Amino acid sequence: MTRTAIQKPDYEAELRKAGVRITRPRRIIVGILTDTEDHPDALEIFRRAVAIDSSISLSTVYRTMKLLEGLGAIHRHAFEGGPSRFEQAGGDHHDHLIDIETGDVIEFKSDRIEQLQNEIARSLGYDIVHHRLELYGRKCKVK
Amino acid sequence: MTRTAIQKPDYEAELRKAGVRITRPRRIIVGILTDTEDHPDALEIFRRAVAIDSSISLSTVYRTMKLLEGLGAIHRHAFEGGPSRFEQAGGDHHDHLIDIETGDVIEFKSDRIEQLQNEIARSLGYDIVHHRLELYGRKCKVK
DNA sequence: ATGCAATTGCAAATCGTTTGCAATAATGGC
DNA sequence: GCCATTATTGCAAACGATTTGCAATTGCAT
Repeated sequence: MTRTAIQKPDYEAELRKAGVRITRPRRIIVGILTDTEDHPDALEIFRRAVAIDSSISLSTVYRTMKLLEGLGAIHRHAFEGGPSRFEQAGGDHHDHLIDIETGDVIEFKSDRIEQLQNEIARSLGYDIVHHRLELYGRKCKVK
Repeated sequence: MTRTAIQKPDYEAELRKAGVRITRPRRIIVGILTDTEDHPDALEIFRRAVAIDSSISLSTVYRTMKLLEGLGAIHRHAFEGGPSRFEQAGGDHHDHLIDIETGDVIEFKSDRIEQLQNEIARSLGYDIVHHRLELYGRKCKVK
């Protein structure tokens, strides 16, 4: 278990702070995000939302994700192949290991790697704005 | 300069070995790849190809890239936002630093990071099949 | 040269995502 | 609480990157 999620973000407060309206679709969507442990894509969020209110549209899911992303309330990950998958922001920074068999995402963190990345960028004359480190692998037999 | 390109791959030989036909479009496309130092996308390769033979189609560029990728002759990179960009395989493994201002790609390599990645994956019970490490940054003023 | 299968160009289809628009609903002022 | 105004919605159509079906063309072994 590398779960980092501890404090559930108060999305409604963030929305209010951003000066946007708290609508029924938004309430439902952030409700789903709040108690999500995995990294669902827009379609999956849409499915869960429709189960609550069948009138919600996929467009609204996309729009809401973009809004929340803009507020920094969620992170978007474009793992290989598939559609974007989302994760609540707020936990501390981490990278991802993707199980290529199941699509499962495992979070991990390595200060050492971060540090090396910074050294490398600096030696090339760059400041890192952000980075992407994804390991794609499969469960190994031998423990 | 972190250019690793030394030995130009003989794409035609690779195609022949793969038992596929050496057609005029393919000859032109691999010709372009052969003397390419950057990481062009399909459209850019198409443009360069059309300059040589205006009858070449974008579909053929895509088909050829997929073919070469399947042969392991080129690598495909899906950097943030944009379309896939290609690079000849054959040089030794490296990761990428993308200049978010210009789109320029700088190659780098860190055995230390690779090693740490393996340790992390292993500790999580996984074997790494492949990975993706991309640094997105901008040139820094202070040297 | 000849024939057949591989390959092409084109247009239409696909996938994930975004957008224009008219209809609807959330909020601030009363 | 009611209204007006304005943001937000659902829908369908547009989107960009890439893939595909198909009939026409081409490479290549004979």
